[in-house]
Amino acid sequence: MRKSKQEAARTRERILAAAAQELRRNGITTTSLSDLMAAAGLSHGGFYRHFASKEQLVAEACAAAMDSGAKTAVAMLSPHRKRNGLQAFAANYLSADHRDNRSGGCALAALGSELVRADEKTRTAATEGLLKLVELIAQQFGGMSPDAAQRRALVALATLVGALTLARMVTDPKLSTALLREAAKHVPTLLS
Amino acid sequence: MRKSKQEAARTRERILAAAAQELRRNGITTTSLSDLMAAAGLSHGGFYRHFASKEQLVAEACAAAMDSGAKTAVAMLSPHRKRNGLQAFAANYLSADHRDNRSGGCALAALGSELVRADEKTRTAATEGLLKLVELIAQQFGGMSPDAAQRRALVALATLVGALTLARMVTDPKLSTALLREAAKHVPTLLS
DNA sequence: TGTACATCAGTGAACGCGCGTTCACTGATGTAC
DNA sequence: TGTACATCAGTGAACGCGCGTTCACTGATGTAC
Repeated sequence: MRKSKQEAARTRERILAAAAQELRRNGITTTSLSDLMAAAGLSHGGFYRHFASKEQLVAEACAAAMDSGAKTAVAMLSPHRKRNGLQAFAANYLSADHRDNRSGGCALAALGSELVRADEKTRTAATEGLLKLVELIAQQFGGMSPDAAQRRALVALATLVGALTLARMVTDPKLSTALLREAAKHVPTLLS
Repeated sequence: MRKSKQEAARTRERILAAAAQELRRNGITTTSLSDLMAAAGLSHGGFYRHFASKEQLVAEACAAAMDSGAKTAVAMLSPHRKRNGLQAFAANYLSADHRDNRSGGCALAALGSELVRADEKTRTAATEGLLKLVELIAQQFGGMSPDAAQRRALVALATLVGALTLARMVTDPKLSTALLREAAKHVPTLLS
């Protein structure tokens, strides 16, 4: 039954990728190791060949989810310039698609209040991912000092995360749409 | 051992108040009925004399927490006028005190990503509380139509909730403070 | 290069534990006459 | 108004269940000579 080192490494990545998706979809405490391993196509017993604990997996999966979020941000922001880039990013971040598809989306919004109570390593991973996003957004702000740009980017990110979270929470579809629309209109105006 | 109807009603309120606090502090899924009943000074067995299920308690506690949040908002906004009122509310909402004391604070920020996955009744309670807050904030916006005021208030609330959540999540104290400060500076400018 | 042995990825059963919920029991409260 | 009985708030033990974690086992992979 033993697998080659290469194959084992691939299995580990598979578990991590499945966890990054399942945790964003179902939440940290609500998702069991059995769920995660099943999502990766494995039985739950083999988990501890790859990770020391659920906590460790959560921390690594959170880091992976933040990385993929940063990658998406780079893709949205790079081909555009100034206002258009931020506008495109905000529209994408606050799309109905992102709202309705948590598993592939932003971990800050998907896990927000749970991350507040998560262990140190997970929160550190979230913090580093957040700083990366802030940096990418800040690059869109021309004509001001890097510090001023970072400060505005903090506000932009807070608005994005807050609006997406509330839009997902609310039971009224029109209110949900309005939250997304108004925040998406407002965030690009932070450039001025 | 039977208690009078009056005393029983008071017990119910005590459980509800304890739940509203404990849930905001520890999260919905992470808090057990034993925790809640202990916080109310009771043994866990008596719970079902007052509530049909944990879900029902969560929904009622969420409604209670949102109500108390609205009451705080009224207190902050009423004695002030226009810009000053929103400024005072934002400063209070984004204070270090509110960040560090979840149990008495805003349920939207304390439970955000968990509310997304909560049952219908809980999400409805959250939605109604959110609308009440939006209405209160919108009243601060003079010189524009009620609809326009509501749209701006949606953005204001999203920024407040997002900034508070991120400020609680982040492991770097300076970054946390910066998130609070920048959002608190920005939200009142939505009046213009 | 071939052989003998150690390693270990993955399986599936099992562990103790705490969860939400139920229940028998108690005795004070409420109610019917 | 007093009495007899039903009700039910609260206790603490118990229920089944799913959780995170451990373990014996398997057989293919890795390694030492």
